[in-house]
Amino acid sequence: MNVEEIIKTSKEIPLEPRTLIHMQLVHNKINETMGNALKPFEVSLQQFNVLRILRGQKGQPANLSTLNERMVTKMSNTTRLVDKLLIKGFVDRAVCPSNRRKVEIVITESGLKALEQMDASLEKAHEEIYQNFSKEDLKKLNELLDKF
Amino acid sequence: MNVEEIIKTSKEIPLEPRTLIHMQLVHNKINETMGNALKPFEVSLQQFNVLRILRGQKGQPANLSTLNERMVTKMSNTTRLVDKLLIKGFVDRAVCPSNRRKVEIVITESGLKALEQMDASLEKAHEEIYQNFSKEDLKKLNELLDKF
DNA sequence: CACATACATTTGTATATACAAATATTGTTT
DNA sequence: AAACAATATTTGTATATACAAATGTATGTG
Repeated sequence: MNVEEIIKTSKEIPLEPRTLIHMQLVHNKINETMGNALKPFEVSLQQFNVLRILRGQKGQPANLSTLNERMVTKMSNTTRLVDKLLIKGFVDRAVCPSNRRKVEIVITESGLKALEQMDASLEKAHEEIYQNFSKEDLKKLNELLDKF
Repeated sequence: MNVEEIIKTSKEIPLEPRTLIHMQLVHNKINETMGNALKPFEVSLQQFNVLRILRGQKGQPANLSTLNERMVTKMSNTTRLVDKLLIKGFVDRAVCPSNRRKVEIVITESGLKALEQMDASLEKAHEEIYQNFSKEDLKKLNELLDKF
């Protein structure tokens, strides 16, 4: 990826702003690749993330605040996000009997099956995204990202 | 930044998906910091980006497709983005006399002045964002990002 | 037990963005 | 010149997201 080429500029950009632009460009690219991988299933990255969290619960229901807490990108509106998964039949929602303020959200069988297919599709996306990376590169990148 | 802590998970995540999550988390953080730096001026990051491009034109007008080409995050709707800068008085817009399909957009004096202040604010944001980074770290990070 | 407070979610509303279709202008072909 | 295609922008519309207010439920205090 060549930053200057992508944003069609000839002049040299100082390292600090250049890194931010670079991060943004990479983010755009990753988002597009992942979005495309999920397109066949008609779920957004956020929805996919919620499904993954629910699978991690191993049958235990999660409520909205737990979901929000564990989401990679925190949302102000997890209710409507779950609504969409409900419509697709990927999750079930019920009022928590012990505390009726809460809702219990679980992933359905259909959701688990769809998620498996998504995983396969995402695996391919990974290959595409990381084609130029060695294991060492990835480790080093993670170390550097930790500094943020 | 500790990925596992932020998304409140105890289990180990494989390096490939972990890096993507890491990138997303860093992106969120950068966005928030930059957004806050720009908040006093009531411009979005995208709008700021357009102002910067226009300043780079050194008085020469830019049309919408040029702007879109040079934007870090390509938008489907640059018209409405420019609308908002117009309302704030940061840019002027006129029909191109030589080709009336095009519009000529230039940054105003007021826009340039505001942009200077934004630069100062962004400079502080950089300090905040990069506090744990050495020059070497930044160079290495840019090298790794190039692999995407 | 009435009251205030805290909690968890939902709803309303404004703004942002994506995508496609519409409009206007220019260039090209016959 | 009329017809058609290409270009540049604008508009309509659907969807996404952010933020604040509203709703319903639970808990603690006098």
